[in-house]
Amino acid sequence: MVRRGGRGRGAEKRERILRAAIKIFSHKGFFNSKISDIARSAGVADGTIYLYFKNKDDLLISLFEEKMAEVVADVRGRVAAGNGALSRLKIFIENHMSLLVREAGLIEVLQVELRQSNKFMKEYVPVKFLEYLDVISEILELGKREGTFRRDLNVTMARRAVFGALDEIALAYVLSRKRKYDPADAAAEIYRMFAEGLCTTAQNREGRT
Amino acid sequence: MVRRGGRGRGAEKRERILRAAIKIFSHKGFFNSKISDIARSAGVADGTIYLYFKNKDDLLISLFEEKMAEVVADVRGRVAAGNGALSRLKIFIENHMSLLVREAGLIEVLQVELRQSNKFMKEYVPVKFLEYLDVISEILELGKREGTFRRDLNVTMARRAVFGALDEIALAYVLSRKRKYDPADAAAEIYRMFAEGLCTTAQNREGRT
DNA sequence: CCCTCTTGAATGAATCGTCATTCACCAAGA
DNA sequence: TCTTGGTGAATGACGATTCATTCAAGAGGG
Repeated sequence: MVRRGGRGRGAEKRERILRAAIKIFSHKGFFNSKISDIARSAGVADGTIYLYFKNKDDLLISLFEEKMAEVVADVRGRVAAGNGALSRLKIFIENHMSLLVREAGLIEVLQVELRQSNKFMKEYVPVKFLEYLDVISEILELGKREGTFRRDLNVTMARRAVFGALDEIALAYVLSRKRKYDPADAAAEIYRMFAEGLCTTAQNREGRT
Repeated sequence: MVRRGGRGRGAEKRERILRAAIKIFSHKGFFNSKISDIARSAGVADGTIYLYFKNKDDLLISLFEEKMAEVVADVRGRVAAGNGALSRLKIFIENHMSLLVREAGLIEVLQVELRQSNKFMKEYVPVKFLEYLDVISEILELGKREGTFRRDLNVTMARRAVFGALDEIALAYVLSRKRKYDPADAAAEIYRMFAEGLCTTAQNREGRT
């Protein structure tokens, strides 16, 4: 007997479906994707998907939560290796941009569908996504304690700003077929922008308005 | 005779439809919105919408382009009043956040639907949105010429970062029913983040890795 | 060791709603 | 009367979800 929840063959099939969903959703978008597309790509029957997921929405949300959980666990490990807030921030940014290559499909789905789901599925709280933001918060808090970051830095705001900048640049990368720049270079640029700001050294002390 | 293109009564009806579309799309999202919802809200028949727009996609895209054109023209005027890049950047940021109040519906539609359309309607190039980004570019270029901003600042990257930060913070504002913060305060915070960076003064000269 | 029998996963064709879009028809102004 | 914008019911497609049926594999009795 095959159990669907555990580690058995059922789990492997579930995983196949999730991977297929990422592929199809990232190519055509959630609303333009047919369950039958996903089923075909996963090599299962349409009905089989409903043995593992309640419905199409549930498939999308499971995908978000389960894949983001992996990403969060992974980045937490990497970030912990950095010493000091600046080093950790750098690692976080580099990791996010490298996800563009390692997990292109997942990132694409998140970029376009997460906002939709977040806004229109009233019951859905993107737990794992918020945890991802928490990783940024922790870095910023550390920096404040260390004295690296301004004491009056608004962390709730700043973490959104950091994520937003990363996300928008990642989006531009994904959308431009020509791949104008290298994600690693982009990461370095973004890091500098936040660490140093936009201004020259001279301006930094007088630029306040 | 009523001409649909020009300034006549036709234009007024078209405008009503666009406004209704913003309202409905922002509430329920593009794919969950029915043409009949929009028609009812605009006080016209379903078929009338097809006299003014080719189809549902065209309605969304017209909405993007026409409303963004207004926003771009408006912000260009405001920004021009600032003297110096920092002042202009501040104005741009403040204006964007104030749109959250003035044009809430439009901003919400842009936030969730623009990415979709941009990615999945292959023919669609978001001309007016790119112009909005250009306004940021111009400010950044000015700053470089002035010597306010770093000469090695990558403008293509930085403009995305600025927009991304604004957009993400605006999104958080829209999604949080409780309205935790004031858009004007948020604007000030974002401005500082870009002008000064995250670091304290002391760290600013050694924070490079 | 072989032959039922039972169980439940997997299948995929049929169902049932849901809209976007169309178009035959109406009314009001010229 | 003729023109044209406007109407909204009817159409046609599409696609998520269901469910009657199939099938494989273990259980157990002889």
